[in-house]
Amino acid sequence: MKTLTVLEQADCCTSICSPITGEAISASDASTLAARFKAIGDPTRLRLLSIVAAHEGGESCVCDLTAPVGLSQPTVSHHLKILVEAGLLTRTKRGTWSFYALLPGALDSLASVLQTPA
Amino acid sequence: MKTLTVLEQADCCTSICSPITGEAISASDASTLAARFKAIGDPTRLRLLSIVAAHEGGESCVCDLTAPVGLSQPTVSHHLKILVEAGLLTRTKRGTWSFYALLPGALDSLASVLQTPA
DNA sequence: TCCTTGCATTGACATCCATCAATATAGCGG
DNA sequence: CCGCTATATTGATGGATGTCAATGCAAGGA
Repeated sequence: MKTLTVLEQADCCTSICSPITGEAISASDASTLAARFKAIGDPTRLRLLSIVAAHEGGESCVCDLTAPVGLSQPTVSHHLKILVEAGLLTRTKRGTWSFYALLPGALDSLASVLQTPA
Repeated sequence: MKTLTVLEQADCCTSICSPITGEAISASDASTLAARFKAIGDPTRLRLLSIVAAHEGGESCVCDLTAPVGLSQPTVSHHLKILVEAGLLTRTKRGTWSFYALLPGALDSLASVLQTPA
């Protein structure tokens, strides 16, 4: 039996979309959702996400991100990896550079979970 | 100089509302937001939030919450305290019971931060 | 006044996490 | 082939976190 990763769940559109306030969610849904909220539950990762999204062309390489957040390159790479594994960022290698960009719809999917039905 | 708590920021409507994808957010805004996402970045707390919201009357006491999440009463009280301090739940004491309810608008405020402008 | 009930707090413990220095890897230019 | 650059990985470490047992505390009933 194959175990789906968070990323695969994200782009096969089987992610949870209905608001958590409508009906009590299951334990497994809670784990899936909590993992994503945990990824953005860190100031550095939230800033990285914001900087990448606001950057020209919607993508940034690691060397553009270390200075704004004021952390070492390994630490920034570590946070970016977490965001990719959470299904929020994509990584594209071009030459020696790694470009990170928002995974379209990922944040909106999380937003819809938090919105109250009415 | 008075330091605002997360709860006060929440109901005085000075909380961050503009999407993080529009412009790169500041370090302090990132800390404020990350603290709230961190609060819902735990499966148990996400379930508690959902159960409280879905419960009849929109509120629940601790004794109604321990069984559904399958954890000890001190642990549940601990998580509820974190959710209150994050400005997501309110606590009302009536007799020996403590009733927890969603703080209106709190989750929607977080949702608006994640939504892409267009 | 005593006992019971519901909840909060404390203390302890195992685990997880953010961070950095050091090192490894991979691509490119000379 | 040799360095240089950009990034990823490893190992270590201090601090944060989730959990429970034990205890404290307040309200209500006998």
